[in-house]
Amino acid sequence: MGSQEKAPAAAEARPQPQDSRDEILKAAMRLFASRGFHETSMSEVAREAHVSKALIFWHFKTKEELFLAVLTRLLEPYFIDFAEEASALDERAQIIKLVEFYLHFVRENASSVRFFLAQMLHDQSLSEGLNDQVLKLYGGFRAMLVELLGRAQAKGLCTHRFVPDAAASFLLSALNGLMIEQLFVGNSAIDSEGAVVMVGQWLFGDDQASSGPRRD
Amino acid sequence: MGSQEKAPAAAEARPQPQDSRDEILKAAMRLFASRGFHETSMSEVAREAHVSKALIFWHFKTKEELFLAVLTRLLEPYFIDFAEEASALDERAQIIKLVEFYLHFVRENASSVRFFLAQMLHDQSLSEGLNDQVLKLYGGFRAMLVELLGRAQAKGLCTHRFVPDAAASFLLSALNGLMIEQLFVGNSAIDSEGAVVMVGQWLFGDDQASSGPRRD
DNA sequence: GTTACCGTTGACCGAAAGGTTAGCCGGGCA
DNA sequence: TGCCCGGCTAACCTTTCGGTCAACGGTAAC
Repeated sequence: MGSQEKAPAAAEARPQPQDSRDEILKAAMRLFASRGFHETSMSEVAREAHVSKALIFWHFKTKEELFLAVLTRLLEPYFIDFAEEASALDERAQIIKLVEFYLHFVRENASSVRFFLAQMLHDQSLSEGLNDQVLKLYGGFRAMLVELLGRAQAKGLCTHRFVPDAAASFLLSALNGLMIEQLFVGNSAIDSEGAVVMVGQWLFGDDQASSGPRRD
Repeated sequence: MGSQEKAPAAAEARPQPQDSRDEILKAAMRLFASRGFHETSMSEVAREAHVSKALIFWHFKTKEELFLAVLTRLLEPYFIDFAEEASALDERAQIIKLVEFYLHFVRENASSVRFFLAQMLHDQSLSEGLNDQVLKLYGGFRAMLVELLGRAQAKGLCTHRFVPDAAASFLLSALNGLMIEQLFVGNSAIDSEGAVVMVGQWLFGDDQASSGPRRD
């Protein structure tokens, strides 16, 4: 490379201790997420991070510890609060927005979603903490849905009489199904828009084959 | 139990060549399905099958070959033809039955479904053939659903106007979502029955919160 | 009895895994 | 100046991995 490391140390020349740790974490994120835990060796992580293998064991006691650190790091973008974004809308719009939000998020974070799903399905022994955290997120999302559905039904916005709890579960399941379809076959016959239409039909009795803010 | 193995060799005493091969396959099925490919060593398979490691390599050239054999073996129960079971019913009943069938099958074969899902999510390089086969099964199921929905709509059984293709995708996604919910948290707030009710509401406009097997 | 083959095995191999250790280097501080 | 200590590394250790190999016992054909 052109840039010489022996250039006079100005401000950013001296490597911070944090620096190498972060580099390792980032490399491990890439490798673990794309290949998985058991298929990724510490030597690979070291090579990818341009660091000696021993340094990894200096920062993290074991391979598991590194993996756990990667998990929590990858999970960070999942903690967003939705409430503030949609408090002004009515129940129906909020539900629709929640659905759109879910599908959008999954699409944006497809690779890490895939990783988490595979990890939780595969060896739950390694990722018990992950399981708990994901279930907590999931529960929060679900609770919002239950409350929204309850209010919407109380206001008479829904066409059918149902138990909000069951309806929320079913809706959530549908979303999860769309998610895994998205993970396997990119864009299938049904896209986010179509899904929203279907939900509208089911919950509110919309009968347009194409409803919503159509711009064309 | 009472039966002695040292009984005089009559007919089944001498071990067939097929015998050991099968024992290996069954052991490998258990181990691969519960621990995964990379986390299962050939020595473990050998121990579990009460056989020397070398014998495994005599039956199967490589570990991958054994794995592939396990995959196709595990996939066998998935090839069932549904058509004959439900040809006499009308579209609505057939759709409901299809849904029930899907959910029942997933419940019965939860462990292998979990395994296949994890495998396909994890390293698709190892299981390209699996991917193709599963997608083929999935496509067949989907085609049946599309046709049924089309006919049901043509007969005016459905409350909403929709594209059969999109509706089938959505329904299938909902089923898949129920499947993964089942895989993660056993029995959730929504069971197969509840799901069937929801599908009835959505497609046919049933308005009972708890509709049993209603025939009228 | 000899031969030939099939199923089977223990011993072995090089490679790679996770992890350890002794020690290098350079800046802060007495 | 000299010592210490945090960041960092090359080399090494042990274990286990997928895979090979020479050889053994038993049965069937000759």
